[in-house]
Amino acid sequence: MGNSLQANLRDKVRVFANQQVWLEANAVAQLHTTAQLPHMHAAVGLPDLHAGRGYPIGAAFFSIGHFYPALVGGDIGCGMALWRTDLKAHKTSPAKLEKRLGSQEGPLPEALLHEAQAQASWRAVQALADAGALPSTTAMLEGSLGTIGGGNHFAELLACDRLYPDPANGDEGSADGAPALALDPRGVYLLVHSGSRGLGGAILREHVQAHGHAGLRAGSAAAQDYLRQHDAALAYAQLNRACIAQRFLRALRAEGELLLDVSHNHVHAACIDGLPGYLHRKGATPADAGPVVIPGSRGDYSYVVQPVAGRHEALDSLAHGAGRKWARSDCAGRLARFHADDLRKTRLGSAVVCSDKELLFEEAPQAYKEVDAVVASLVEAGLIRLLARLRPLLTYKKGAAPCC
DNA sequence: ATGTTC
Repeated sequence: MGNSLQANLRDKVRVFANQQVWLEANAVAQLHTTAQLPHMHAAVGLPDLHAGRGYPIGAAFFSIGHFYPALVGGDIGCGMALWRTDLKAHKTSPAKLEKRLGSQEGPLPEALLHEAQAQASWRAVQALADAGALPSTTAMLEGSLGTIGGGNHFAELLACDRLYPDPANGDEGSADGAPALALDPRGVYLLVHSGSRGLGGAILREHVQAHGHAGLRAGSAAAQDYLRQHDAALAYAQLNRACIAQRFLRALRAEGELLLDVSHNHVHAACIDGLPGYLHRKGATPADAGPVVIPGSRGDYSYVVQPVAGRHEALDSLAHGAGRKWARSDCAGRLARFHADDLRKTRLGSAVVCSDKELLFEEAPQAYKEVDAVVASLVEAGLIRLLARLRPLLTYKKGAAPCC
């Protein structure tokens, strides 16, 4: 108590990963380089740490007095939403789900768009866009709403593979008072990973044009302008995930209930060890927002986990997934022995819908770390407790870009 | 990441 933040953390930079986790030297180098930025007080690498464009992904950074929009990057508000559907795993199959789902490309069906536009979050974002305070127009925001996007974004249907016993002996809630998630062992779940689509990228682009990669001084006009846009991108990204879920549920003729929605790309004012500053999460899932999902690759399990209360040494952050092992550009070569159709089924028996062949290879399970080692690292560090293991049934990725 | 881009 009363020690300085850096004394408490022992070092400015900490990495939470056990011996089983693949850590690329370049990613660790990026973590240290980023930790050297002025005003930066602490940096944490989570076990999904991997190299990005200058800044590492799977990392959290705490700065004081200034913060860094460029570090948050372009996909402001990207995150995971988990829905419980009323489908039963034993009554469906990957093939049945694929058939019912059909194509989910293109803009949101009009009825769902109107529903979304009735939401308070939409009205707030639209008001900013109409006032010229966002780099995207309302029409652009409408056009992207309810679309998954590319890269590592996906919507996935999963079965509950395993529930872990509660050490607190099964009573409601967990040790830190967070409400227990009502997970049905026979249920089918819908996991949506997407973000703010074009909006976040446009915010970053405009910001970098004006300020480069320098930090913004807290409280300055530029900082306030950025945070207003950033918060709009967070709201838009969350609404986008809800819209994706709604269109999937509609296609599946299923009802759904939102269990959690958590962003892993953002910057927030935060107090760490009593010091006020800014917490940047760059592909890092909050450990202070209740239960979260740590998804594996499309051919691996995903875990629902409960962050352990009172453990702040990882800057209140967790891995946001398995983390890449291979660069996207290496995947086609390394997986040359596979045909595209080989990659449309997985070792866990799930189906993959993805008409973009390049993306099919870039996002192959082989390109990702083993999620078990990532999750084990967090358990061993005392940061999480496992609630459930989910098994993929069907992973839906972006279709091919419309051609000609 | 991307109403991408040379």
